[in-house]
Amino acid sequence: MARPRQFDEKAVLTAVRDQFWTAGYAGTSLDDLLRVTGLGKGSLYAAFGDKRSLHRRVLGDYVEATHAALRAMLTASPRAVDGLRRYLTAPTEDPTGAAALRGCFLGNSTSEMAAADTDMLAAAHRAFEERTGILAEAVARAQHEGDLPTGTDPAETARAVVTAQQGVVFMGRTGMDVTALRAVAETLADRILSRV
Amino acid sequence: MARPRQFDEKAVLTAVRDQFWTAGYAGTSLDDLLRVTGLGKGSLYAAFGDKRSLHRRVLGDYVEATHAALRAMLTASPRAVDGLRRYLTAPTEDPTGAAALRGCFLGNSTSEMAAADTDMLAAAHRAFEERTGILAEAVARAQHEGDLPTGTDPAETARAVVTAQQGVVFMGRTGMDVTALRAVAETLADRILSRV
DNA sequence: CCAGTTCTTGACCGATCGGTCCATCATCAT
DNA sequence: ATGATGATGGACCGATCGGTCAAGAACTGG
Repeated sequence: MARPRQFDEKAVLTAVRDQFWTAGYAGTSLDDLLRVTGLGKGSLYAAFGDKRSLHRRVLGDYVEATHAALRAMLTASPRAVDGLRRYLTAPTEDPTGAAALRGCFLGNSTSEMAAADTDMLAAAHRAFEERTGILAEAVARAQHEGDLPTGTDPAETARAVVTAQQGVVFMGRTGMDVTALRAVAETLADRILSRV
Repeated sequence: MARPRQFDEKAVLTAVRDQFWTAGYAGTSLDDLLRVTGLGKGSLYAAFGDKRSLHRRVLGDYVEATHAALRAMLTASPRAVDGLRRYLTAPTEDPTGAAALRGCFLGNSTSEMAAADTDMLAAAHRAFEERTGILAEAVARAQHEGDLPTGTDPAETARAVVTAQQGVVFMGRTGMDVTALRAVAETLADRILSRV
């Protein structure tokens, strides 16, 4: 039919995501995107549209992937409460602190753009509601397994978990020492996921 | 001697801070700053230096002011534990949610700039260490007052409090419903500031 | 081989960016 | 009144911004 694409779409999207992730939306120029992808302007625009669309795309992929991973981790845990605890401490798993400094792509994008971009705000809202839903299922399971008190609404506990986790992620971005951060994450896990 | 300044420095700095606060650093142009301050380029540059210096200045003022306010609030509370709880729920005090959406100027700046700007990273690190120190004093007081268990390191509890509070602030930025957010903040306060 | 189609490259666009500079103006000490 | 001094406003700068477009390259179906 016609000339085939000379780039690997998945690799390009990963490179774009990483660029947005580390430098932010406003902080990455089109030239940055061309550099990290190796593409020309025309190719990038024909394939993905403008800068904003590209960001929307990679952020959507990111949310989808992380939620799938979260679901997998939660169901893989023999006890749901262990999965929830792991979710809270995950940001501190890289001992170098590099991952902690980088933060969460969704969180970074929300912080930067949600106040001025209603689409981004809506996307963030949706994503975190979904994440809360995923966690709430695990909380319900943990209740059934006798690891969490049954009196409270699972969604309420789930919201406390996401909130605490985003707090941990944020403190990582302030350059807080990783071992101290891990201790904080574990303290929060102990408090939020206690049997009483 | 010479022509005196025709602007109120404090008003100018407040306007600049609010602009950076709501639109972010990269998201505010010099023209934005001229617009909100009413100054000309020459005046702004002569008085405060370049854009980055101006940001550093207003952020420094902000940190100083908020830490003074925090100290005041903590010492004003008859029981230290009430002050700590208030700190956690403060981001949800505006029922319209506007304040929650706006977030924290220091937090926003950190999120946007710390990864790429080592000065910002160092400033954020310093600021949050100071904030932890302030809270740790209140935690120690609460321990003496019998409202918190004495076994744990005050600094450790203080770190958990800042982390949780920043989580609350962040969730506010995602557009989470304010009453739900308040409930989360209170849940976290209950868990972190419990007598056991 | 050719026609048709898509992809690629990079020149080019107007707008805006942060920042400099200077002519002019207002004030105060003399 | 006048000269020295600092504030002011805006013209101006080169660089870079995001985005468009056209000419040509690379491929496939005939």
